[in-house]
Amino acid sequence: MKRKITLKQIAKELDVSISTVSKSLRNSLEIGEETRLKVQAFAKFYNYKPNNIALSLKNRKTKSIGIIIPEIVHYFFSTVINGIEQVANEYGYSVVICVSDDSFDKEVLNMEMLANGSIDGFIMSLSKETQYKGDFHHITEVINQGMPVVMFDRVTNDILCDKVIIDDKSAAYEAVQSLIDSGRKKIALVTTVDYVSVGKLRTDGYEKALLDNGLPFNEDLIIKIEDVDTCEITISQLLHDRAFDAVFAVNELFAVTIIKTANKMGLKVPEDLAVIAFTDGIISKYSTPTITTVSQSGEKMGNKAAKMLIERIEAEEDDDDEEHNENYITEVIETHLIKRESTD
Amino acid sequence: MKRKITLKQIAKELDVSISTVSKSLRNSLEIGEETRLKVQAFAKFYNYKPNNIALSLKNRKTKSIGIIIPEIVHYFFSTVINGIEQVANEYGYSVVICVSDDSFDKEVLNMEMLANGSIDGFIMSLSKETQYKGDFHHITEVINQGMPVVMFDRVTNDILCDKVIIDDKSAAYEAVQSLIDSGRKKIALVTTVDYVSVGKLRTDGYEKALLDNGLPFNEDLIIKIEDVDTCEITISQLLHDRAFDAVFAVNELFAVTIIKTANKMGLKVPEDLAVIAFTDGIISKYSTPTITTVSQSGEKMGNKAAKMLIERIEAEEDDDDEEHNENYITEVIETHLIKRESTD
DNA sequence: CTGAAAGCGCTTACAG
DNA sequence: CTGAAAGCGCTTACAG
Repeated sequence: MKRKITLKQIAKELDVSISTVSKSLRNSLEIGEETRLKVQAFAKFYNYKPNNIALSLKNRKTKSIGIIIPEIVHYFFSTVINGIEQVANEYGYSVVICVSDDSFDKEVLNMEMLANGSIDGFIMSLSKETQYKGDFHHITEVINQGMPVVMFDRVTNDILCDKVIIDDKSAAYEAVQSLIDSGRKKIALVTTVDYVSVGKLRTDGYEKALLDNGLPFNEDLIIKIEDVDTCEITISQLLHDRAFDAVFAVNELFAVTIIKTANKMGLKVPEDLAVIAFTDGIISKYSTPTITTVSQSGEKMGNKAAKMLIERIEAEEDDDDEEHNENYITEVIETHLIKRESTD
Repeated sequence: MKRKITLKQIAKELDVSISTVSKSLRNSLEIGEETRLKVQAFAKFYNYKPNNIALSLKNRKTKSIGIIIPEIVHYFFSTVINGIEQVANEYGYSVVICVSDDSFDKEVLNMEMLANGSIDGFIMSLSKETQYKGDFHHITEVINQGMPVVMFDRVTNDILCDKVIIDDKSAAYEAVQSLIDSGRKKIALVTTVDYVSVGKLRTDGYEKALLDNGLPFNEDLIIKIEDVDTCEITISQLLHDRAFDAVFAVNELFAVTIIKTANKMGLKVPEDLAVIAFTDGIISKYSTPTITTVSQSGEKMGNKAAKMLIERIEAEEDDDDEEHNENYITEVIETHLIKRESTD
């Protein structure tokens, strides 16, 4: 077992200075051709590769980006990571991932850990708890230190930075409108608790669509779910009362649970109950019936976020300590409705 | 925007030496109490945190571990990452993730990128192409440099290192046995191409179960799928001929596709066709009918792999340049059958 | 009790 | 054309 070779060792072997070796390997014309080629051959033979850590320290940049997400075992988020990886790789960056587990403390801890020089910038989506508390000091701090941050999906207006989102409100509007267009009158909304930013926005879109179409907005038809496992009872009760003939679910897990519950009760989807879910994931595609969804391309969001972040990082190299230019932008990714079997 | 404060700046402000600051912050008793407290207070006030990169360079260890996996948008793999994250965090390590996209070249590139000092060790699962080519030089190289590697799931006997696997063969055996026990006689195997190590092992288990039970082993009942999207035809043909009454599918995607195809043809699952899938994922749980699966706890695999790796890393600190102790171990994670609606 | 020096592995402005 | 020196931010053995 031989450790990786260093400049120092090469220099010693070849009886030249470290500077000469370094310059030769970077193909500096300062060095005579003979020496240059000799050094290069030697380095190649011993498979020399510069030490990233040393480079990072010297250059004060690490060529890696930190991702903080609530959960990794979640189709949407892993899709986003994929999108980030793609462009990161393209630009020669690697990707450090930390999971907040929807916990505020973990989010803070992870950010602090990475902010101490390990990465050049963050891409993040807020944990539920962080959104609930409304405490974003850890993010402000990082930004104040001059480290660029791009937020996606679960973002907040309280932080000024680049963002990548979808238009949750209008996407929800569109979904509900399509239910109305197909003749549904009593449309339920199955959603999460309010403090999750995207949940709130989707609720707004739902409400607006109803009102714009002259349909009553009935609080009783809004089901806020904290825990997926216990929602079956609520749902079956409402279904039993024939309280609604269509459902707009704010994620596909809710949607599939509703469909299964309905089936158990002998209701047919979409005949008796039409279902649309937010976020086109793996479940919707393989459920029976397959589920009509609002696509939300995590990959595209990831691509975009990574591009924005890397541009920021590399722009800062120039105007270094100058005034931070704060023309932050919020990129809105297109969504569209993917019609499947759960609607007619 | 003020950059993070450094020891140097603190030293200057307080008019002491850098050494004194460093020692004070590490609470060295070498330093007089008065100075120590003064420095600590100052550092706390300015929220000093040591620069990780500098520490890494100094200590020649980064406290981060590299993960190389074929795909991230894949329930099983994200589950493993989750498991790794958990124990990594516990031990103060962070996690750098690279996706090989099942490409040999990307796998090599990613490993080289991380091996140049960025991480202390690897946890990896081989890409399909790597398994196909049987070229593992990049892994040998990394190991020869003294960097510990733990492989999981898609492993190879050609590399000596720690491994975490499940007993694919006996798990497959058990699954097929349970189909036989419930009276099935013509059991098809739907699997991937042979060079994927786990696919091969599962096939072996399938064959053994048949033979042990005196059932004919019929090549025609083995369907090797390269591309999920085009397998429907093959499957429907075989179903049409009533060639089999049960299926053991080597992953849940195959299983759900088979069920959907059967349903379309008017066949009932499990009455006309019993289905068991390998790998308990999200689809099996939400498919209709729900699918009986062989559980394969990715989280546990991740936990174990991370523990093994970190132990290796921290053990090496002691016997540093000494002889590499090569008592590598292969950990076998328990699996069990989760009975659901697709079998009777 | 405090600090100067060497060093982790590299780069680059500056001398010679 | 080559090399010594300074520096990135830290730690620690060694002097004083």
